[in-house]
Amino acid sequence: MGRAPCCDRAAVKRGPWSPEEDDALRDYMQRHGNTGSWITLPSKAGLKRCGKSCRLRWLNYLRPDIRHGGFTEEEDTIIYSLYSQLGSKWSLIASQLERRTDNDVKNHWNTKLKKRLAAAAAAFSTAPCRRSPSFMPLPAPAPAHAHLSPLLPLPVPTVKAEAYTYDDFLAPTAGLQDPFAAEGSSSASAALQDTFAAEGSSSASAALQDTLAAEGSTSASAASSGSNWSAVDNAGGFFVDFCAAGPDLAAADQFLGGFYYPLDSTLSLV
DNA sequence: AAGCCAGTCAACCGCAGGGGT
DNA sequence: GACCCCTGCGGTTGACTGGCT
Repeated sequence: MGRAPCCDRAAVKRGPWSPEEDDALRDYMQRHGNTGSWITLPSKAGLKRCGKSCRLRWLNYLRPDIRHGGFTEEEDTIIYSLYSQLGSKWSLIASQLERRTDNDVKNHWNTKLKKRLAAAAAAFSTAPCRRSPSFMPLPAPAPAHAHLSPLLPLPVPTVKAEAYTYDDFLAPTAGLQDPFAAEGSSSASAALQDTFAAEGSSSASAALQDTLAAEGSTSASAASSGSNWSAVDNAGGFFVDFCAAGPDLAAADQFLGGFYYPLDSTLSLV
């Protein structure tokens, strides 16, 4: 036995809203607001609609303070970032975007961003990592280093206080060893060392420090020990194209695609 | 011109959870 | 604490549209 429907389906109209219905709902909301309940609103507004339908129509479409479509690159970046942390918490994600509805964000993700991410992931999994582009399309300027993008001053809230683990991120580790070997490096760590050495940095941590210094940042004591990412602290976050597992980058045989990680105090890859 | 197909997005459905009694 | 009502949320559906054959 399921839950009883919230309204008599035979007595209410369903499907697309007519301009007349929109006018009636808009007029009612502008004159009275929704001071009562959504359930009783339809009869008061003279609508043969379910209360839930009225609520949805108002919140997602008729409300004057919302925008439709035309998502900017910056909004896309924020959505990617928040989705990587929160999953499909669309209302939470939408709340971080000015004048966007959860339904709009969800549709945008399902119709555009998800496909773009899948395409990027496919390209990423087949190309040698040192040549792969950022895992996500970004409006960021060209990074000082090939593997470490500059800080992005995005208004991304921190939602997780404890240490991060590999499981918190998409970790396309499978099949990555072969590309390294194909390029003449014995492992991911070797490839890292090769690449950083070629760029004049002794290690990934040094490269990160170089990048942060170039950005004029003083907050990043990032991996200052030269051995671990867990010491990273800054405000805002940054891209990590290479992440080491374990106490030393030399032992890094794991790899993560470039994601924007908003950091509160620590990023600990365990 | 007609049919097919993929993409988009408004709308629906059912569940979870909060608040009141 | 138990129950009921209502709201909010996320997954899904289906109508519509434009491009392609």
